[in-house]
Amino acid sequence: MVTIYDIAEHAGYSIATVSKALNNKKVSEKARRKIMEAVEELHYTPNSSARTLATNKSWMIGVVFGENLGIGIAHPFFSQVIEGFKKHVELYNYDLLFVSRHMGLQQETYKHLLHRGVDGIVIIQSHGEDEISQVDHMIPTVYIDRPTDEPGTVYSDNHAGSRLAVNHFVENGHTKIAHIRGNQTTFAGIERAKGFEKAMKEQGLTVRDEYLVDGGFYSQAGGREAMIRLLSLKDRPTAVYVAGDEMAIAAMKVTKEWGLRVPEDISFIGFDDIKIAQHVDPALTTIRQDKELIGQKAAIILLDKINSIDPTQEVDKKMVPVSLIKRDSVHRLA
Amino acid sequence: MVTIYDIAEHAGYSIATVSKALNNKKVSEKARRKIMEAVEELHYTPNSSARTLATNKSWMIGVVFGENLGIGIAHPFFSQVIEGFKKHVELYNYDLLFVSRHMGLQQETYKHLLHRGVDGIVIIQSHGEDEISQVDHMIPTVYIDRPTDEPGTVYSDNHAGSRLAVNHFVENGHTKIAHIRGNQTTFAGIERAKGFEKAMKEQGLTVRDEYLVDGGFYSQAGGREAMIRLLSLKDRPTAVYVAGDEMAIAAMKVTKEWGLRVPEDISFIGFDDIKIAQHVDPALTTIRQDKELIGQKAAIILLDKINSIDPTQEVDKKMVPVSLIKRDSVHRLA
DNA sequence: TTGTATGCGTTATCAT
DNA sequence: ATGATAACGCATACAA
Repeated sequence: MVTIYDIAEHAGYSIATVSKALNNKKVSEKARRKIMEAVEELHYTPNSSARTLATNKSWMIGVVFGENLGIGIAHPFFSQVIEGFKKHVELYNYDLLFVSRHMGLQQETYKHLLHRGVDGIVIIQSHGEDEISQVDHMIPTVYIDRPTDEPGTVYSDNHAGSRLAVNHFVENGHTKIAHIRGNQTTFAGIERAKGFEKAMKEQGLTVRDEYLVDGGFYSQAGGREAMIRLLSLKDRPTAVYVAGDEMAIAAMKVTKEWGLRVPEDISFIGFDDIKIAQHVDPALTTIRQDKELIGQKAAIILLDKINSIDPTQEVDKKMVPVSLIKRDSVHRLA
Repeated sequence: MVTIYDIAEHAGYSIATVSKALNNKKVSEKARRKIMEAVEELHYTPNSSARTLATNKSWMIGVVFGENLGIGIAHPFFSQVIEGFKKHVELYNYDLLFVSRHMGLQQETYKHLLHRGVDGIVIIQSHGEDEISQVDHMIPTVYIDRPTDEPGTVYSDNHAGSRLAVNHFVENGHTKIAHIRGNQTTFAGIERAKGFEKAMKEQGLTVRDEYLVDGGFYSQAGGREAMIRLLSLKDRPTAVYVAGDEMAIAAMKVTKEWGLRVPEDISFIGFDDIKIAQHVDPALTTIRQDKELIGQKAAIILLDKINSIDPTQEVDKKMVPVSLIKRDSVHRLA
């Protein structure tokens, strides 16, 4: 391996001068030129471990996935958020380190991140349990979709999303509206359910107990289960607001299997706007999360933290807006 | 930061003994116990940069994405392959480093990986141009979907896939079979097209020039374009084998837009079996790539290379089998 | 078994 | 402007 010693010798300067030249500090033009020549000739590449050791700065950001589907990076929502995150931090020359899960033990994961010396951590997880405890955080951290008031968390405006959904149903003449909730230990699940009940109240509608069913962790299996419970009711709803697209798609599917028409008999609105949503039949009307923006916002907040820029000024921007994507899964009642 | 010096002092041993204990080398039981106690008490975490510097081993594997869609990690095929890869290397305590693209300049990317001191590299890219030149590879590398005979590349059995598709069409009475090719600078695109022509020949069928159209880089836009060319023909094919699911989905869509029925008027078979495939209408019959296995196989090969295990014994296993997933997009001709 | 000393490649302090 | 040297945290050859 070629080091700064080789460069120093080859260029006729000391390693101190070489280091300075390499880091754009003050050196003579002549020195800079000769050193750069040597760098080219010897194909010198700096060693990041040595640099990290000396500067205590790794230029790496640790990524922690916590999802219950077991699909990790391939998660339809998370992957897009992370891509948005990555695109932004790349601009500042950070690389992303995806660490192994350590058997799901978050505390171990954090230790590992500490071991790696990452400059920051982004945590994106659907479930609320077994989290890294706040106290231990010596490393700047940003969360996606997690309940906390401190700056350092980014999430969609779930309440607005629920209101958008309910209002859209109401505008189309629906009153018998059900909600398939996300698991009620997850932040998103809780907030969307809360928002649903609030929006219903605003519309002067009552939400019946049997119209509130739990779909679990946003999987198709969970959505199917939940929908079956709804379909088994004597008095079925005419509209179902589902806390996640995957669940919504499964719900539509089982509804059709039961011989009912979608959306004529039962209308659906999902949440997320994952890519599949536009391809199912009927195309799913849904609340779109701006995944790119969520990722980018998280990146901005984290970078601010890393650079000790007070992020409180950004605190009100941590919630990113959602939008209603109208497609074909909502029927207008006569 | 707490170092082995602190542990040494606290436990009453030298740093050498501490280091040995930490690395499970021979030390007395008593020493090990006292040292581990100190580790617990002081919350010691080893510094990976220092270790990497001393051992010249980073326990990181660099990941290089090269895709033309601009969606990076969110790529429906790549993300699943990488997840399979990750699951396997995790078992051996490797972390994954996603490096920034450096403006698409692969040579720069490689330098960056060198700078990072990764133990190995996995390259997964759809296009053939602007690759890292083989010569420079001091770092063990494995490719996904790339043409080379040397051990160190993994890809699906594209020829078999094409044969599966053609035969399935033929079994259902089709003879006027077209092929929407992937870009002909990509390995997958080339191989699937070759396989198609070969399979057609085997079936005693001729492939007409106008039934061979290019869909570009596997995007929906490209698939749509290509299909329009097919639809514009006086004598349309009754079956279309499409080199990628995304393209196939767009092709089906535009076919329906033209007022034709799928699959009654035109049948389709795709390639990949991405998640969306089962949700489109009609559900897409396709050639499934075993993404998980591709990732795992790549991981095994790379790990072998890293550990200097001669991978030639594995060379015949570098091609992973594909399978025909029958769904609803192929019509049986009377 | 345990300890001493040195090296890994870089940055940074302090002289010159 | 440039250079000698210590420091970063750890592993290891060699001594003891």
